[in-house]
Amino acid sequence: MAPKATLGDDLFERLLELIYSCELPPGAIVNESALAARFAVSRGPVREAVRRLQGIQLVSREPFMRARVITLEPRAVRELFEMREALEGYACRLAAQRMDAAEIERLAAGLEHNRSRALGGDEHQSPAESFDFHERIVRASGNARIVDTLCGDLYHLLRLYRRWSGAAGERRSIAYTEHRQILLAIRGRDGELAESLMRSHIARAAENVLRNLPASAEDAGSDAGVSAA
Amino acid sequence: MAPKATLGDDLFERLLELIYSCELPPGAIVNESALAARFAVSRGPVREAVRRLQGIQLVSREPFMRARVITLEPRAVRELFEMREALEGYACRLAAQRMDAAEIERLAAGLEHNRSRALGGDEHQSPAESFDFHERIVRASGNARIVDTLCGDLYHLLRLYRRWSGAAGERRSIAYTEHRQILLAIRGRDGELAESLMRSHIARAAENVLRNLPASAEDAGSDAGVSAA
DNA sequence: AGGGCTATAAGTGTCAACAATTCATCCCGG
DNA sequence: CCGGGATGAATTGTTGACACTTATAGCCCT
Repeated sequence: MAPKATLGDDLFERLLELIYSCELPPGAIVNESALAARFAVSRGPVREAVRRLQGIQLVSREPFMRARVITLEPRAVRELFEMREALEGYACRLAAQRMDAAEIERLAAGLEHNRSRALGGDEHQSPAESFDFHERIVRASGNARIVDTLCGDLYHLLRLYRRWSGAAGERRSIAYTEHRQILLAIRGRDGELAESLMRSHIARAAENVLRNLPASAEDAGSDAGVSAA
Repeated sequence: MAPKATLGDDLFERLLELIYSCELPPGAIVNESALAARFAVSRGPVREAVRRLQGIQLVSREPFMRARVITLEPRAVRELFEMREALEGYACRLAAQRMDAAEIERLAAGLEHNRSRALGGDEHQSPAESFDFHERIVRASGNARIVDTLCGDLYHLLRLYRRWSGAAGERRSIAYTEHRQILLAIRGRDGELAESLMRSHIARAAENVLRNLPASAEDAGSDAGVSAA
């Protein structure tokens, strides 16, 4: 139905999936030739896809060196969440100023819908739906550049960190409360408050993720990493 | 002295310079073959460099379409400055918390040095040095991800907009005052104030740039662009 | 036995040709 | 005179081979 995409674009998605599924675990070396053979394409498209991964900093890059999937260093996690605080906070402020009433009500409906479903059975669906709330607000900011940066780059990383550290779930009911406060601030058109709440919300999530980290040497500086798999 | 860089990396810098010098003006089509012939390399490295330009959104990208240098649309300018407000504001807050005393004094010295030099002759050197102040603060934030996003991506765009719109210079003395206020907030370790001041500073700069725009159809939506050169 | 050097192997960077797609032109019909 | 469709040219996407760099393994020397 959509044969317009190029091979490189497809490969990008597939490599992303490979990383998500931990078939390419953190720290794994990304071999262009091997991947080319695996997907039955030439090295050109693979190279292009890998370069895009490197562009959003999912794999390391040094000129002639072998590329590796990034690892879960506390410093990187901290930096990611700080950037989210800055960007999503501001996006939330913009959304509070710019969303129209109908949009706000759709957001509220989605939030309540997810809550009622969460009170039921589906436990593991939750993180994706938490994303949904954040993503809707970001997209409502009316700033395509911020949207692209968050949804196109940072959220990939965030999903990875969530999956790798296995940290998610127990914060769900708390998250609902915080989400609801944010929604109320948006509904009241209080951009200042909405930004502040979103920042706190993300900061708490960061603490939660950082707590469940393997080696919690936050400010160690030099990295003594994952050598033995 | 540094022959370790690959051709693709060199080409990236050179294409950047080509865009800065308006040899590739806004809206110009970026022809891989032509550039390859011009720089006496194959299309591979050129392709890679162009893809990197596309990655930071300096040239447009659609699968089989010809790539074009982006144009100076008011919407994009607004979005760029909004993102700067979010990111640099937060970076400024972090810097206020994390810079050590010696670093702050170096920043102050640089600011005064530029001022005294600005009071002298060199008029056109000023914008680069204004960047210097901002860039120092950003780098002092201690967040490599934010630093890369701002200094690696957004600042390229910012320089372009400045050059294309020709807007710079008359705000210099005002900028000094605002820079000085920011410095004082940092020295007082008031992250909240520093962020607020930085945001206002950038917002004012945005207004200044948007004022000097050719067609000021801010929320026009559809673009009627530069067809005749 | 351990450290440093060399040779081999593996992997990345680059190139030139081929295939697929889009853009420009021209012709035709209305 | 204008719009639509086919044709040819220009441009991008893809491929496989070659050149260069880095990593691995083995060897010699101390």
